[in-house]
Amino acid sequence: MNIKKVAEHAGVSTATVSRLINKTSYISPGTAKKVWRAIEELGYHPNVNARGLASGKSSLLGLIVSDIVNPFFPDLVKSFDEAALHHGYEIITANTNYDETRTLLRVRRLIERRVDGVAIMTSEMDQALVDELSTRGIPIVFLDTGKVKENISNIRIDYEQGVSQAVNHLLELGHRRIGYISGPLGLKSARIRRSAFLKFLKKKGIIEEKELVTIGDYKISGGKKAMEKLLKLEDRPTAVLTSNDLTAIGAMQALRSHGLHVPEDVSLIGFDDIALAATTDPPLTTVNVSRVKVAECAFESLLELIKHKTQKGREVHVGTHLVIRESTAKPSPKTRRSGR
Amino acid sequence: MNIKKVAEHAGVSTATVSRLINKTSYISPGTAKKVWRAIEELGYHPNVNARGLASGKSSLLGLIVSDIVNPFFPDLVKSFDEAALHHGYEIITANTNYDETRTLLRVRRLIERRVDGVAIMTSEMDQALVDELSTRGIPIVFLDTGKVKENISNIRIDYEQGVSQAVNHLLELGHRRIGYISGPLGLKSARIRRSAFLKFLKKKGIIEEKELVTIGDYKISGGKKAMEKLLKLEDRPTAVLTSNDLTAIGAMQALRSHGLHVPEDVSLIGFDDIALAATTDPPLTTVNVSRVKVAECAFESLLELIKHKTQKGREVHVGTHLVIRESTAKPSPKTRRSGR
DNA sequence: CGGATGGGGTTGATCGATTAAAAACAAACG
DNA sequence: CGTTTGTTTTTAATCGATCAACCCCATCCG
Repeated sequence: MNIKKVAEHAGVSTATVSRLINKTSYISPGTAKKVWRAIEELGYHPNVNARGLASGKSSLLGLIVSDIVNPFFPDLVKSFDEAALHHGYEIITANTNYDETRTLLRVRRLIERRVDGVAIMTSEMDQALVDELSTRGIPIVFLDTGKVKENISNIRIDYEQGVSQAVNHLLELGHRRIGYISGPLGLKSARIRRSAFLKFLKKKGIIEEKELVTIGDYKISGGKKAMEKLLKLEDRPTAVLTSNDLTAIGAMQALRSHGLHVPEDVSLIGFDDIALAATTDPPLTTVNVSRVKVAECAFESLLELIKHKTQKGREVHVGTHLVIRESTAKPSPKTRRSGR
Repeated sequence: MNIKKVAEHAGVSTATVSRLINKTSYISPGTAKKVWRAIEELGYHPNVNARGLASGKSSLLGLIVSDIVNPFFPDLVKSFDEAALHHGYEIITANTNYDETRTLLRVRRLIERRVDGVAIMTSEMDQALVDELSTRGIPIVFLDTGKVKENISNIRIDYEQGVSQAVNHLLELGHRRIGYISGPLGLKSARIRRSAFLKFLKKKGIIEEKELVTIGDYKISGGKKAMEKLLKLEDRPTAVLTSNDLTAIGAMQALRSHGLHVPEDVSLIGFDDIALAATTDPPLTTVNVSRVKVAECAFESLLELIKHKTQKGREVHVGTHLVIRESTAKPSPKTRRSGR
């Protein structure tokens, strides 16, 4: 079943069929009806390979994520996929697992597939690889870590805003000793978030205390360990901000297993607002970063670059807002105690 | 950069280059070296569209899942993707969101893309759609719900085994009143699991009590609500088995908010063994269903069908095992009390 | 009436591979 | 030396679309 048969069946040329399908020029209503009928009757679906070969377009997009198991990403993938679906694109999701070799392989494969664009939703991406895409004129959209230039756009999550919302909330409640659990510092995204935190503290005139800033791994287990470290401090924090919700959940568990209560003993704020955050006990106060918005912006930006090639990209800014649930409260002085 | 240039550069014909790349026939070592050199020097990557058009193969697989946000699926996607990567396939993940219209659209798109095979990892799939794939000779592998025939294989998770392991564990601990929280009964997978539970109870000579079998939604919120219903019973269960881990987590929260302790007051068993299950408080006893194994079996089976077309599919059986953590214990009679 | 205009179609080259069939070459044999 | 046989390589048709260039025909205008 191909375009030729449809053309014959409808008594027109293949060009007419092609132009009807692609709406690339006006076709008289009579002819159009005939052709649609033929398409219907034969159950014709255009061959994407042939189309791709002839037009140089694949209607495929690459979506590179670092860890699809991290709950942040499925949401992202879902929304991106949905947006793509509506615009006739299919996406190939490439999971890098934070592994460079794998990333290399995957990007090469995407190039071979002639993807029309790539969304790079991981902070770990080799510049050389980006160049490989760039020199082939493949549009790219980054999350957080891209420099805007020709064929490259960037979605910037406003961590400064998120951190300030979170910390302000804690300050208003009366907290002064605020701990922080970062992601693994090998990851750019973790460094960005952490430095946003430190910067904001400085701005508010709070002296940075190194011991209050610990390192997790973006996962529950890391949050647990980091929290335990914080609990060993002589003068421990009355509130802790974490770099993502999983970390906060881990921290919450550590607190519970030490017989401490959230938020009475320690206030806790997460980051991202994954679905799980609303269902913890107590429900987690967290900084919402809308994956839907991020995904949609990423897709829109990418689409724009694809439509008008050789155009300078743009930076899109995605704001945050604080979702106050029940893991934050005023510090109660009596729970303050020495660690010895 | 195309095969022609490479051929010229190496001083051979395009056919030779093609056959070298695809290893479809023997090439003399001398020629081979020349050609590889040319490929290297020119940085040549074959055009997948052209290749697909000429060969009728796309090296693309479709992976249809119902809800990528459900933690069971990212694991599955990840492992499947990995297996595919090693064998030179790329996958298009299609999220159906339990929506028929969407599913229809997605499957059609996969057909247009000329995918070499499809893994259907959702229980909700219209037979007509399956036929559309079948008549085109596209191999399919199902999870749980497929009938094996030409070009169709099926991966069967052994729910009977899982349920028996879980229930036996509870019986051994001394439980007799065992509650169950199912998934939404609109989903085939939920019905399968539930009937496995009921069947096993009968086998063990325990009278089914309708009030002990409630309905959740595979999510935390549904588990919570269902558990609350169970807690209102006059003679409430001393143990509850749930249809998946999220449901169990919801149930755990409901228990906690009623001041009840797990496992002292009520024992709880989940199903699936998602990563989260190990980190709840207390850690959740659950039936492990290896997503890695499921994904690998699915891929292997699909690959086999693809390699030897028109071959009868096979049914692969994936076992389960009970992971005993801390959410199960002997029932303590004193916590038994009327609900009034 | 003859030429310009433009809507509606068709023709045929082209995209970059694969792959039968043919050809070229080499070795073996009577 | 001519013929087989076997191995390696080339020729050229083919896959199924897209799209620039061209054609046809009706209409309009001076």
